[in-house]
Amino acid sequence: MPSMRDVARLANVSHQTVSRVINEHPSLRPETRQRVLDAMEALQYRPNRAARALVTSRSRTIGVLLGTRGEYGPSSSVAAIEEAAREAGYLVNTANLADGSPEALVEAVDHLLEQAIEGLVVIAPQVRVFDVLSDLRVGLPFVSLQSEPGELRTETSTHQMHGARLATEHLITLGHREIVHVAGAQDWIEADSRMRGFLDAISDADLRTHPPVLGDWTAEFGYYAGRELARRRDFTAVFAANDVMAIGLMHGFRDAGLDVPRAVSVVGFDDIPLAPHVWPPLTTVHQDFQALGRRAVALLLDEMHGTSEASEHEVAHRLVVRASAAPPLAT
Amino acid sequence: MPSMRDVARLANVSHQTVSRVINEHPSLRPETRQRVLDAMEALQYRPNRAARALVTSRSRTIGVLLGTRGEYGPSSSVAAIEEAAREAGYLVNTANLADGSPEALVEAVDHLLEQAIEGLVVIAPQVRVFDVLSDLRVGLPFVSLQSEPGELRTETSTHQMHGARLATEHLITLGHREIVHVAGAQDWIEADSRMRGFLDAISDADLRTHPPVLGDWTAEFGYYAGRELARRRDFTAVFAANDVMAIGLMHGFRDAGLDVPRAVSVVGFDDIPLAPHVWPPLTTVHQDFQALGRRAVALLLDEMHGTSEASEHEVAHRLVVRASAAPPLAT
DNA sequence: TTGTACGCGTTATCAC
DNA sequence: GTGATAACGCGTACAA
Repeated sequence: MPSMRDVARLANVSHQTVSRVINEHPSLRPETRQRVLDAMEALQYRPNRAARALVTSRSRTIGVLLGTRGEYGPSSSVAAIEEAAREAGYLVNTANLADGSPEALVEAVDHLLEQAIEGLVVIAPQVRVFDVLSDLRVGLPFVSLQSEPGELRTETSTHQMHGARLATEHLITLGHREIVHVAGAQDWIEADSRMRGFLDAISDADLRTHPPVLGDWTAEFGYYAGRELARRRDFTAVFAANDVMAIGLMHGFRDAGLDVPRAVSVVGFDDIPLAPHVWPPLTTVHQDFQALGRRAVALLLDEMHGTSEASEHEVAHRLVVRASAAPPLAT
Repeated sequence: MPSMRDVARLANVSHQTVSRVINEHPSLRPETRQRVLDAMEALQYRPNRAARALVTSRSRTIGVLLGTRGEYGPSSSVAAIEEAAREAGYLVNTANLADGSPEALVEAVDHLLEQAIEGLVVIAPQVRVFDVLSDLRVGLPFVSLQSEPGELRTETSTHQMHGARLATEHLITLGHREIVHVAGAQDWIEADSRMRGFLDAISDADLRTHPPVLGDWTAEFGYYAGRELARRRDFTAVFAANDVMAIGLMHGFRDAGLDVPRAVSVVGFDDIPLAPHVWPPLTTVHQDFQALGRRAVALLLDEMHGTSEASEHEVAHRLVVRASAAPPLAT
């Protein structure tokens, strides 16, 4: 591995000049600059991150805490986060929670802290992470993937609530008056926001409030919830907090002899790539996960650099109407 | 940020002794060891990765190159890779390809190389990555997620072929004689292996070989392939290289008026969590993505440390029979 | 068993 | 505009 000194020698300058070239120092004769560039090219020189991190005491690394494995939304966002971070000169380190235990959470956060991350994006149970971070007494800038500029972390995202409203109001507009919500995993800010959005829409429409079913984001849960709900039949529509649960739900209904959307309407959330392809095609709320990821990075960078300009980061939710929700049967 | 010297001062030892404690040096009086440990605890000391990397000139980082966004398999594997790497004292840096372009590939590899990765796990178009790596003249140990111990990277994985055989033979056993394969994206080792496994099974059974449809892993492609194939109707079953395409395919058939599995049988590959929940439930080949990820790390570590013990890394594929494949209609 | 000196590759500071 | 020198925090070699 060639170092700065090797480049310097080849270019007949001091290693300091090489450093200046790398860091785009203004006062540099173009000629020497070019000579250094050539030498770097010739030697296939790559700056040593470790040395730089050591001397600047900045890791230029941001951490991402993942709470679910293999799901479409989070992993798409992570890809976008990586891209955005890379553009901003940052490296991304992700840590996946091994399971739902508090120990796993501590371990994951610890792992990230060991990388000397300068900021954290949380895509995981929000409140617990917050607790762990304050327990560890680390004053680390951090954002949730779903947080909005200006919102405190303890608040629930207005955007998410809006999306949930869209879904719920769609069902109401179709004529449904008995609507159940199957919520996401507890302690997730998204789950909470969507539930609130749902409840607000219900109460605004003066409808009866069915107690939400507290889920866990998985298709399995959706399936069992569907079978369970099918026994009650005191509702005509369900709003599930994500598409995966919605699909499980439809399966459960089907197994219980309930036809979707004739007997029950279902609306999901996320608009995963499979949503249009399942049967019946899933009506859902589209989220732009890439945009969410990019925005999370922008927000975090703002927070890290103190420049809370709260640049206009709009990520719109959009209702996507497909076949899984229809007007209730006239009774 | 406290350093070794701070810990040393508090424990009344030299910073060297602290280093020894951290690296679990054998010759250390338990008493001093404990004193140091206490001091570390008291100061909330964390070793500085950068400094360590600098002096040892080892980054203890492995790279992961991702070629698809948000898919279940890859992202589950990455989680497992991270876990396994962490256990082995390694950090994982992932790089997602921005798009399918060669530039994106070069950029991603470059990004990883900048992190001074010591090894690479490839979950992306295999051949092209290999080309880029040799162009860059980096003698970097690397494995593909799907590679088997002992297999060269240019070979196609026998395990994958086996899985594809399982799927194809299942269809043959059901009585199908005209079977089409919808392959994965070109240049992916998995796509190649599955196609070969399919072709082998077909030729072993002395069936007519339909030219495979070259796909791209996406549900969208599956859908259009389904509509297109529906016009031909010179087959009674399809083996899709992954579940997502299989689900798109079923949608396409449905739209074209072809009932699955009555008119056409479909078998997928992966056993994604939604596979049992779609309609009809998808017959598929189960892959243990977590195990694949763990094995990739084990293999890579072997290669990096030269200890090619090729420890027994078995990851079995398993056919999961569900409703999407049935015997062909008697004609 | 423990301590001292040195260097890893870079940036910051101050000369020239 | 460019160069010398001193850190940064840690591990290795050697000395005690």
